[in-house]
Amino acid sequence: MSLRVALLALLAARPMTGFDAMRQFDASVDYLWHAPHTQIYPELRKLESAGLIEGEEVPRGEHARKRRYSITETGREQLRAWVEKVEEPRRERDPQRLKAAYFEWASPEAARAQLEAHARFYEDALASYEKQREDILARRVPLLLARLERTPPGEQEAVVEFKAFAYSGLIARARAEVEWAREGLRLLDRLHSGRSQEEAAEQPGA
Amino acid sequence: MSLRVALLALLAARPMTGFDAMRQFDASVDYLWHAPHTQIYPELRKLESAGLIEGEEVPRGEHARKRRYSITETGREQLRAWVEKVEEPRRERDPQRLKAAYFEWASPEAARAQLEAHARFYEDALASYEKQREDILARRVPLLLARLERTPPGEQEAVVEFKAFAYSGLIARARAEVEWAREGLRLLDRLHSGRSQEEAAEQPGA
DNA sequence: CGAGCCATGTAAACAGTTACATGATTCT
DNA sequence: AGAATCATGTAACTGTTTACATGGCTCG
Repeated sequence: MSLRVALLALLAARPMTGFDAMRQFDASVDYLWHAPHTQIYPELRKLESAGLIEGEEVPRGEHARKRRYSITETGREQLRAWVEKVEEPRRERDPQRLKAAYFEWASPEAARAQLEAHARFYEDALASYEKQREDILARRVPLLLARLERTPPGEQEAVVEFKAFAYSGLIARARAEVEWAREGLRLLDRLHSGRSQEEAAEQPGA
Repeated sequence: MSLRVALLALLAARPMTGFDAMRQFDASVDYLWHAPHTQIYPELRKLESAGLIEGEEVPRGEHARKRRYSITETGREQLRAWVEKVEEPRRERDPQRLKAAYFEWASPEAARAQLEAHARFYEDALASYEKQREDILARRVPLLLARLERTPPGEQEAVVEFKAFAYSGLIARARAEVEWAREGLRLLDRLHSGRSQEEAAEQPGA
């Protein structure tokens, strides 16, 4: 369901091909949603046959074509309807926390490596999010500019602020993740040094 | 893949039926993973035919039976292998942030209601997580006690600490979510009062 | 002319949700 | 006797991942 609206939202900013949408999802830019091309192309065809978007063949070089899609008025209505509808957040599955809860089955090295990977991943993500948020606020993001061109001046600030707000959420989350991983590394140090002390106590003088 | 290990991890604490596993997932207790019974029962049968768990028919009243599963040594090895293997965190899909990024398509009331639902949800979750974490540290959780009975004394502290650590992560996340929703509500106030001021400026004296 | 990018596809498998269904047991 | 709980299932559908595949365009 959300892939549908993620695509509609992209196309509300500007017309684009499936490939463009894929890059928006893939590239450093769009952390709100992502999908592989094998999911995007069929979904765009479905959206077109449902009348939410319109496709147009565009020539590319001599022999090739590509299909550029634009959102229709029906599509915009659907997008509005989706945003307007309040959805209860749902319990999520959390593989990271699940694994951490069972670290006693792992070697200390594996647990450490896992937490280091966790910290690294979210440190990188954090840097991207912060950069993206600044670029949004400075109106330096091409897709955002395209969107603003289709927005009455009085509403432009809100458009920018909402996007920045979404990234604030990602940033807060990433910070919490990094903190959590570091807390875990300290815990491993503590448990490990505790073990060493016990072993030392059993063999005093060794 | 993770449902598999979530079930193995539960059965490593104590033997149980599919129904018991369902309650662990459903009840206020287990926020690390969840699944409906329609997913649990077939998965248990698969795990059994793969030799990772063993089922045993247990009578229930006069005419009924239930099937209680226990983890096998092979199952424990698989569990160890899963925990031991370092997995890169993956980009997640984030429907809440996605919607927030497009709040300009919503009425202020809908945006507000969405954020209030968000705050409420994570406030409740936060309270559950904090309670659960305390119960874990106080060794007041039945499933944890069952697990500790099967654990050598020297490793019991680590078992408890890792579980509490997992809940720390959930707590940090929930706090960040509540903060984010409140930041959003302040933003709506700000944008809305800004709009009202503009309107007032256009019709001075009205 | 070859490498890297642009552009789009099929198909199988896996994971998760939702609707429908059944029947015994226990408690009031 | 009826309600709540225990216990387990099938089936259709939706969403996501992964593997396999093809071919033109652009630049050096």
